[in-house]
Formats: sequence, C-alpha cells, structure tokens
Amino acid sequence: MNKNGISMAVIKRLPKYHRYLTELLNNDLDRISSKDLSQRIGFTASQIRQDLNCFGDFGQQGYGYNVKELLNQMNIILGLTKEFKTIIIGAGNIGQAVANYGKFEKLGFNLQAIFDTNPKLIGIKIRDIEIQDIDFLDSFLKEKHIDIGIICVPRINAQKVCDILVNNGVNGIWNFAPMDLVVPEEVIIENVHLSDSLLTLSCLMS
Amino acid sequence: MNKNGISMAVIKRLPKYHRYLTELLNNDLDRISSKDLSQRIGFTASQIRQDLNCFGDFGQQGYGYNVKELLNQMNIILGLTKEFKTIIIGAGNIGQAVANYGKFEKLGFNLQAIFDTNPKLIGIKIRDIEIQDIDFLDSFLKEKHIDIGIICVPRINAQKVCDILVNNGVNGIWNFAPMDLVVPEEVIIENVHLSDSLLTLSCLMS
DNA sequence: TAGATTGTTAATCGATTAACAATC
DNA sequence: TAGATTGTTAATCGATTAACAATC
Repeated sequence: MNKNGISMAVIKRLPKYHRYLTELLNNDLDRISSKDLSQRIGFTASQIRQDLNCFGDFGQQGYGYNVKELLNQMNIILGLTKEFKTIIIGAGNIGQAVANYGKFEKLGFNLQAIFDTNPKLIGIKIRDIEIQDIDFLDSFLKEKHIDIGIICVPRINAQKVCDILVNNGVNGIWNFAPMDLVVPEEVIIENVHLSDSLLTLSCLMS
Repeated sequence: MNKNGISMAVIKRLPKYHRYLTELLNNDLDRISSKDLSQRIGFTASQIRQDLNCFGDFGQQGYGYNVKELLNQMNIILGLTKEFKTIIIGAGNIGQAVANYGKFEKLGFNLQAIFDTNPKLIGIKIRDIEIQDIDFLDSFLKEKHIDIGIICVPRINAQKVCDILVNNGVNGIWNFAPMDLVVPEEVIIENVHLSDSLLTLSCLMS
C-alpha cells in the first residue's frame, strides 16, 4: 500500500496509461474500451478496469472511456496539473542530459538551478541557467522553495547532497546516483539506477 | 516466469544484490548471513535465502554466505563474466551520457560504435569512437556481430532503428526512447523510461 | 430494445513471509 | 558439543484474472 491505499503495482502502471492515452488523443480517438486499450497497452481489460477504478468511475457501461476526459483525470492523478520547482545537482553527463531534456518543462517541471563542484563547469549556462557552485546549494534552498531535487552527483557525494536537500524541505528526490539514499519516510525517492537496468538486460540475455 | 523459470520479481532484485555484495567486499567482509544482509539491503532474510536458492546452494548452515564466492556467483548469474559488444544509436544528450559513462566498460560492455543522423555530430569522437552516419548502421551490423543496441534516438525513429538492429541479429535492446518497441519474443528489451520515472515521482508526491 | 461494456465481487495465481528440521 | 544459520516447506498475503449483474 501507498498513497491513499493505492498499491505500488498500480502506481507504476499509471505513466504507461498516460503515454497511451496521449497517443490516442493525438490520433483523434474519442473513446476507448478496456478491451481495445488492452490490446494496445498489453495489460488485461480486467486489470485496466480495476486500475482505473482505484481513482473513480471514469467509464460508462456500453460505451467505454472518453479519451480526453480520462487523460484529464490521469493528469490530475499524476500531479501534472501543478508545477514542480526542480534543481539539478551534478552537471556531468547525466545532469546535463536531464537539464537539456525539454520534455520535462512541458510536463510542469520547472528547472530553477543547477549546481556542481567542478570549476570548469561553474558559470557555464545550460538552457539559460548558469551552473552554480555547490557551496551555494544550502543558502539557495533557504531562500527558494524547491519541490524536487535531481541528484546526478557521483555515488560518494550523493548522500551528503541528499541530506542538504532534505534538511531544507525538499520532499522529492529523483536519484541517478547508483546507490540507495537514506531519507525520512515522508520524503519520496524515485531511483534511476542505470547500471541496475543494464545488469537486468545482461542477466536476461545470459 | 522467465529465463529458466526464475520470476521477473527475483531477476529485478539481482542487481541490488550485486551492488551490496560489491560494497561488502570493498569493506573487506568475508562472510554475511541472510539476517545481516537483510538489515542492509532491505529485503527480508527469508526472501534473500529464497532468491539465492533459485540459483544454487551458496550458503552454509551456521556460517552464512562467503561474500567473495557469492559475488562471483552473482557475476555469473548476471552475465558479467563475458563481454557484450554494444553500439549506441542516437548521440544526443542521453546517447552521449551513456557513451561517456565509463562504468559500463568495466562491467564488460564494450562500446563498438555510435550512430546519429545529425551532420554536426557525425565525425565527432566520443571516447575515441567516431560518430558515424546512421545510414551505415545496416552495413555495419552485417559486418560485425553486436550483442546489445542502445537506442537513444527520438521516439519517432526508435522502432525503425530497432527493426534494423533486430533484422541483423542484435538480441538485446536497451531502450531510452519513451515508447514500447515491438520485437520478436527472443529479443530482450530493457526500457529506461525517464519520463515514466518522473511521473511516478510526481504521482507519489501529489 | 438489444448489444456493449463497465464496476465489482469471487476465484485464481504468484510472491512473500514464517517456521523449522537439517547441518555446519 | 551448542549455537547459528541455512535450505525448504507450509502459511499468508497481495495482485491478477475471470465472471457477471448493472446499466448505458
């Protein structure tokens, strides 16, 4: 269980619903049945109906689901109707890649600042945002409310950075460092462990 | 079920075992009990014993597990004792970040080539590998056996690139494009859907 | 109305946890 | 030997699938 009693298994499927509903809308489809969606998305029709019913009665018997309405609901469920202020800590390869990924801005994630330790990077601008010295991270956070910290620093520094974020009220962490961070239970962590992902692939191929 | 009857739930935990065992070895620990590992890694002791027993009897009653031996076994299970030849298709932000990530080489993933469509990128070298025109992808694959294709192209081109890879015998795909690729069932796909991950975070925070 | 499809309950399946005999 | 800890079976828990009455 998690978040109003919705299981993690369900939550992990929601972004995929969002992705497919967006595609349906782009293809000008007005409505979709659980059976039809099932064939596209690869979940069973039964599972789709159960998943959606965790959040409300969005469908209509004999008709199915209205694509536009369902996508609107999904936007609300996923928190995409509000803006999140974000910062990136670590402007190496991954940090820069995330900073340059314009799609996130469109979804409502506003990048407010980028920090690094490397003197060669400090002062350089990425998409109009100047990379700052990480020494200013703490004071920056004391002045400005930030929702999500995106940790792209090396493993060795990740917990230290994380502590600074959490101590200054940052409640969401998107962690690209290859380790498990320790945080109070009210703080939400979402990990992107690239090497874990690659090892899963090589395991399945072996 | 999957891969010799090992469930996906188990497989997804294996990289984490690998990560923690590596750390234990770096800390010069000779042995570890399931109970002790449980406290560090966050799985139950029971689950750890069950997971490991999918692959063999690596432990010893009254003693626990030998860290070095268990890590060796984990390396074999994860396919890290052999080399994988890889190529990256798409040398944008993500493609470059992956190309520059030295850790993967150490794990046995040998980057053989990088492809892109952008004339401004073609010819540039990343870690001694010159970015080639994607028009040469097909003929390159016909000459050289590649195990894993790393797809970092925009969504719109991802399936096309994937088809070229699969038609030339590439059996593993590490997919960074935000979509689900269609492949024959013998081909293994591991997705890194960054936007799905970010949406999961924002959902949990909402 | 008749057909289609939902919402929801019950049945099944799979994964996790608990328990304990085996044994180092 | 006595204590510790595994490997493994049984019990529990949770997630998925099937079924169908409700109803658009």
